[in-house]
Amino acid sequence: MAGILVAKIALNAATYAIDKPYDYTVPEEVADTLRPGMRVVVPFSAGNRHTEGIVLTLEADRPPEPKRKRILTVLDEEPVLDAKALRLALWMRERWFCTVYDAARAMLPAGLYFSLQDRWVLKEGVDQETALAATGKSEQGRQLVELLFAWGGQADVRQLKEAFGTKDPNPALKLLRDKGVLTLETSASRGVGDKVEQVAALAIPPEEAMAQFTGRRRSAPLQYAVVELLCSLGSASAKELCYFTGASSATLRSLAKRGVLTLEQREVFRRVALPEGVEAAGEPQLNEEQQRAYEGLDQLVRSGQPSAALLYGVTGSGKTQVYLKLIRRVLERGGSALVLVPEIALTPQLLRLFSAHFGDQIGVLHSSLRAGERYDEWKRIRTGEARVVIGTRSAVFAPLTRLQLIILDEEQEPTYQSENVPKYHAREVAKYRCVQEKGLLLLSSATPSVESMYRAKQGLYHLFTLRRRYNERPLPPVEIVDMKQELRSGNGTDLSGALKKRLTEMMERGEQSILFLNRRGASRMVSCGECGEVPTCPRCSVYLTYHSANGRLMCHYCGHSEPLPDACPSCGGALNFIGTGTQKVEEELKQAFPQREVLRMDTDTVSATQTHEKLLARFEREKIPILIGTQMVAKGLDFENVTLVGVISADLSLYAEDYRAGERTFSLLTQVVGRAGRGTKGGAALIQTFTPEHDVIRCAARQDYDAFYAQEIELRRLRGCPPFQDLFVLTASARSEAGALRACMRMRQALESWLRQPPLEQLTLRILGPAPASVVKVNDRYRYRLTLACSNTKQIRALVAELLRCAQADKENRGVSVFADVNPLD
DNA sequence: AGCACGCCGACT
DNA sequence: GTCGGCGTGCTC
Repeated sequence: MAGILVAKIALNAATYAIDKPYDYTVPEEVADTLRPGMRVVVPFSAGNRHTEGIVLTLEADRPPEPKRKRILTVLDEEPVLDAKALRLALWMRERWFCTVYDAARAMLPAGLYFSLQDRWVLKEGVDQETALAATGKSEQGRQLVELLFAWGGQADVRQLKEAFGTKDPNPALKLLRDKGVLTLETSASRGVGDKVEQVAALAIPPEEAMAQFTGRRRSAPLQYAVVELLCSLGSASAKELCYFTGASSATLRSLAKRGVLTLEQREVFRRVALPEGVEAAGEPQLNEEQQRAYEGLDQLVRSGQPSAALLYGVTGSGKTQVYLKLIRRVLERGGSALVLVPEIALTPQLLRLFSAHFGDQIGVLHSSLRAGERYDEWKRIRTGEARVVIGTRSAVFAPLTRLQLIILDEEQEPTYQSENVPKYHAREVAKYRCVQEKGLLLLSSATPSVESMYRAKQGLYHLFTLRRRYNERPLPPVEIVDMKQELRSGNGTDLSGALKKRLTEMMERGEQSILFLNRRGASRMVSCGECGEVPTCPRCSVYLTYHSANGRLMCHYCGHSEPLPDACPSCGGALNFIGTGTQKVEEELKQAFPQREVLRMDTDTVSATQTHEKLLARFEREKIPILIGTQMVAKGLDFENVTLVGVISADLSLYAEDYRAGERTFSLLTQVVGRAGRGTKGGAALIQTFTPEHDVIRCAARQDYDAFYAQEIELRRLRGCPPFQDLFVLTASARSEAGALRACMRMRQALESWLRQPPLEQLTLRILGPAPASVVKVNDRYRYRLTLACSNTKQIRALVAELLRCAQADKENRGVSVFADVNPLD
């Protein structure tokens, strides 16, 4: 007899402060089938609310503990995470201050997710009178019974809470459960992934709908706006409808209730269709330099020892050829390989190339796959059918077996760092996996992150360099234009005289140009010409930005939107746009070159209908003279006819309060300048800046990474930034500003007192703050933070973890939540 | 976080 | 007496 088993389980309901493996009794019926890595439903906390968990280990119940709670349901037929993956989840908790369950969730495809729904159900054969009798005199009990009978004998927990408003339905529910009138049931339905969209379609003929609503234009303006828009479109995504009309989902629901429209879930994204009929490619041909790199790297893979290398290759040096050959060898030896890219949408050529070399053996994983397809790809990978995985950040968790090689292409890209909990960095996860699997981690870039280059120079990573451009084409001449000078000579626009002159020449020759605006989001603010007031978000401490697509002012933090007012709300003055956006530059270009067409590519013009691929195809086909865009135009574009590349404002990203600002700017400018003159016609680049003497800009203009690195690494050393020290940012958020600030101050005090005595008095640690977060208020919560700069060791991580637990337990911190980030992006 | 328990004042 | 407010402490 095996005896009773006890499972140690990581729970979804546990917050960071109380996260640990919880023990549950394994029911005998499932003792044979349950294994670590399976998900289960268990009762948790005093209310025994049902929560999901993942089994970490199973062991004999010694000594027996009869009153322990039992597992309610087993959700999986086989483990979704293997032993290595579970260890990775535990490591992630330690490294990024998340719960084990948070980590596990990040590792699994969203399509695999269950959404648990708790429902209270009347027991069979109970009639209303007996139920009422069981409630005694309780008013809530009566209300509850009436509701349940009205709703057909069952109600889900959220429905009940809503119906009860401020009152608590729980006591009455517990009473009725104990009297045997009700039971709590949990249904686990496959969660629809977040890439599902609600689509609204008109349910009645447009004429009829308009007839119904014309009279209601005044009384129900939002409903009217929705109906009007739907009449012209027929159907549209709910999100878009709300975006364009300012309606909320409640408006749509009430229209659905009236029978005017139907709402249904539809998956919006398609799988990246692998190019069909691609000819199978043969062994890649390498030049001498590539061959040397390949041989060195292949030897590292074959060593069967964990290793890491940096492949530093200038743009156009053919890093991809090296990847392909390495992966071929890995496959021949029966291993598997993982290739991470910053953004899948920007790499169609790479996908084509990989499918030419590896055909059906490739698997693609990224966030815009449909939930089902993502799940299918995940299964194909797990079964070993797909042995080469190409994907974005989260693909770093791909369940490959016999993993011998992980490649991070453009390893310096910030997209490798997750913005949501857990805020892991794919590079670090990849490093961990390579150690686990005894494989090679290959970081690759034309402009490596300062951290990675430093480690390479320290000898922690093997360094391979590709300096030759494959066609040996010289770098384009780069001109730096001083915009201060322009301003002094009376030109207040974003287009310098030099740029206009170049554009004119270029167009006369029938060639094309790409203009790059170094600014995230390309947003515009509005200010009053009279009183200078700028509209702000009512819930967050940020200015609202104007979106031309829907004519509304929107908050980028909480999504609040309002129509653009006709005049300044406080003084009635005229409103003007401020700041530089792609739209403004587009208008200026149209003014300067009235007969020429300008194509704009930014988040506004790239939408569901206009993918950036389509836009780019149009740019190439129709030879539109000027393409203006943000980040998107910086990557991997290769057009024969583009002979001029211009950077409108090189310095905008330099002023970010982030130690990575220099690196980001350098990398972006280098990529953009590298775009010029890819074809046989040669070309030129032009950089407009207000700080022409800035070293980062001068280095980028010369494409001189080595000089940039030498400069930047000293700066980092001086400032105590990565790679020398990591920044642990503790953020306190609360409804009251004083509360958030106080929590930070108390953390600082606690920390200082710990640092005065053993064993921590030797620790070198700088404490910065408390300081307000870059956006102090988000969604009506104030955020303050404390930054610790220190080398990233187990000891300091344990200290941060302890600090978080203390802050959460601190009675003074009522209503305050505290979390920690490592080297956060903002 | 979320939930129950327990203590206190207000109202039938 | 009961209902509902909020402070306190725990979650296998």
